[in-house]
Amino acid sequence: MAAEIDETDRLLLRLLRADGRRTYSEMAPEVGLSVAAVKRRVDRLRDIGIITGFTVQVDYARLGWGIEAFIELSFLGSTTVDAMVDSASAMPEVQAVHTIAGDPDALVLLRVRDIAHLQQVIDAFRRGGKVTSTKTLMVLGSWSRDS
Amino acid sequence: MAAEIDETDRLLLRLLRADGRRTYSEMAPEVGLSVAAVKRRVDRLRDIGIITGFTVQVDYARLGWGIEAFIELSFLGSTTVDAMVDSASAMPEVQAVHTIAGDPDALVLLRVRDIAHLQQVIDAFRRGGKVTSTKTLMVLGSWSRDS
DNA sequence: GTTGAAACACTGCCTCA
DNA sequence: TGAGGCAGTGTTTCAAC
Repeated sequence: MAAEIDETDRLLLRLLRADGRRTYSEMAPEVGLSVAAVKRRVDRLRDIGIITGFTVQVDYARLGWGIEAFIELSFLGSTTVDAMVDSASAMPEVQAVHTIAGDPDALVLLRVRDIAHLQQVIDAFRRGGKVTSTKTLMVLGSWSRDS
Repeated sequence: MAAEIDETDRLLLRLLRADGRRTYSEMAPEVGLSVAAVKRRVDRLRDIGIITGFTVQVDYARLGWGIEAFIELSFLGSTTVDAMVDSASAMPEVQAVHTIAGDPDALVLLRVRDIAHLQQVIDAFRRGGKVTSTKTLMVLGSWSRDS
């Protein structure tokens, strides 16, 4: 688990972050190594758990999920962290759940079709019984490193 | 721009979300098409802007960036949305900036090495002059759809 | 780092509705 | 006309050494 990472590894991660489908032969000249050496480094980054996977980036607004919102949730004092994540992640509109130290207890990222849909998801949380308060933060726009 | 998406496209997106490096030959039997047809569909999803890119998923904790935190920022009334994003995204610790309708004005995702580093980033925001208040939400754990 | 074999990506052409 | 299948070529991956 002693993750020993050098500058070449960091450069490879940066290249893959910008384009996860970049080929080894494309990256090799950029880092000054042979194709096989690049593959071995990327394989190693996967093996030691620094690279956890690859994924596609999707413009959900074009798929009809036009609204993004964060919801701050507070739970009953008896609720465990696992129970918070379980109840939130069960809804298909929930994209991510972050448990928080302090107040609120969790920050949930939602993607919904429209305002009525948003209302419906918030109601579902409140009806769950364990949530004691919600605060909705509607996202106007997002910037993300790389992407 | 009339993004007409059918069930096969949705399935391909789901497969690529779980593994963005999945090969066309691997996906072809799963959707019941030929390899070339799958490639043409994925190319089309990129062309019409539904697929915006591919990226690698990294475990930043193993890279020494052990702490994740959200910061809610309120800005002076005269600050434009672009100025908020510009000032936040200039810091390397900032991973994402979401501008918000209402209060606060922005929600910023940070990754820092330790608490001292977090303190330092928060101070940088406050010293910027345009931020009128901050609230820090320290992340204990995160769940993300797929990933 | 180099090499060779197998898998894969890509393109043009043909078919079908 | 638009989408899919097939087949040939070039590239990439992968596991030797």
